[in-house]
Amino acid sequence: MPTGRNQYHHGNLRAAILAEAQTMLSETGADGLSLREVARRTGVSHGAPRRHFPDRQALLSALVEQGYEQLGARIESALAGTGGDFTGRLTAFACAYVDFARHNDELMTLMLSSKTWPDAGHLIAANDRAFAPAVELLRQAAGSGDITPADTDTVHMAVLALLHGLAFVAGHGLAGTKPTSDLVAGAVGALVEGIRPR
Amino acid sequence: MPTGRNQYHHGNLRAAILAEAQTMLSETGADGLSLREVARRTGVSHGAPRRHFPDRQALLSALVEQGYEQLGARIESALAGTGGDFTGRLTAFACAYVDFARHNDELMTLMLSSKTWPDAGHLIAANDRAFAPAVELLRQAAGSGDITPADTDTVHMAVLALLHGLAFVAGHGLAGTKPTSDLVAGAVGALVEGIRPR
DNA sequence: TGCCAATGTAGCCACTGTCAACATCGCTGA
DNA sequence: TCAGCGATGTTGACAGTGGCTACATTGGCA
Repeated sequence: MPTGRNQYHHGNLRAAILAEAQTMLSETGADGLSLREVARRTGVSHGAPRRHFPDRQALLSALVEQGYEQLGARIESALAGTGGDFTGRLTAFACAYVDFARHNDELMTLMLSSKTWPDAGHLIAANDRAFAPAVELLRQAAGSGDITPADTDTVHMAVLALLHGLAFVAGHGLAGTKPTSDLVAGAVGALVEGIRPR
Repeated sequence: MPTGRNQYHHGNLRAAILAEAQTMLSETGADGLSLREVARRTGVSHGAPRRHFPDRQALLSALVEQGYEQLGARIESALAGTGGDFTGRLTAFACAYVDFARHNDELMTLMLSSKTWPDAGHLIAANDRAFAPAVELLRQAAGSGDITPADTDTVHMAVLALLHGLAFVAGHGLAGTKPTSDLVAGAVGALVEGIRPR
């Protein structure tokens, strides 16, 4: 167990690199994320990260996976703390998602762009895990008649597309200073009730 | 006017570089887009692009601006060729947008990520120009009672968020092989009519 | 026609990702 | 207890890249 500094073996270099990389990501974006700079900031030689991340892509993938875990935890706890009707639960989920995007815009951008990477399978699975509670929420709503069950796939697609769009808008500061809850409540309301006057 | 090859002055190097860069972008994505490789493919020395694009960022910005012009043209012609009711026009616009994203995924990704760039002002203006016809469509609909005028900003946000989300999903191949028109019609229908049974 | 600004070339530097050879450490089994 | 071995970190090298400066070539204009 390492207690002092300046020792040959770091102790938990993988975690340290990942943490430093996430900080750098939020500061400079993925483009400015250099393996050598991460190593320097971690106080380790430029070749050290290679033992834990064979190449730059592996580090980015690890960041994305970590991001999905963090997002999944937020979604789960948001839904766990909310009982009640479908709209309320959908709004709670949406708030968690949009809020995460708003506070982790560069990480979110990386997570989204990862869907076309070579090892995407692994990461898409992480995505699915994170969104599982939300998918379950929609499934239940379709079963209980809270949403029109006509074409469940279409409704799922519309809900997720709307939330992704909101998260994007919010993450890029295009929603002004409007609180997340207002932003989400308005958009979710529009989708649930429709934008055509009843 | 250049007629032969191997001449010192290219004639229209800026346009040639831009075209080659857009091709490379669609092949390898923005990360793999190297100034020197673009120069090689264009048959010119590695320093030549500098006269037209001071740095790599300038080339990417030019690509994004070109992209917004292409997208704007598609949207405009889609709306020009469609008369009739609001839902039909909204669907036509959405189809043009989603279809563009589907066929230019890497370019679209670049266009979206550009909103946080240093010279974003310029590019956001290009974005606004491209989407002006759609914004006008929504404004008219609010005026004529086709959509609930309660909170126009909220409705605009919801519509654009939904479409952006759809475009993203479609651009990343997450919508399977479903035709764009079906995808869009379903989602637009869900938003216009609401997902709660009436 | 001679000159000049625009355009393209060539070479340099710092930085990066990747690799291979080597150093150091901690753990394990005899 | 301790030799040795696998895991972990270091060092040096290489090619590719973006950006810069000095120089070459060209076409158009006074």
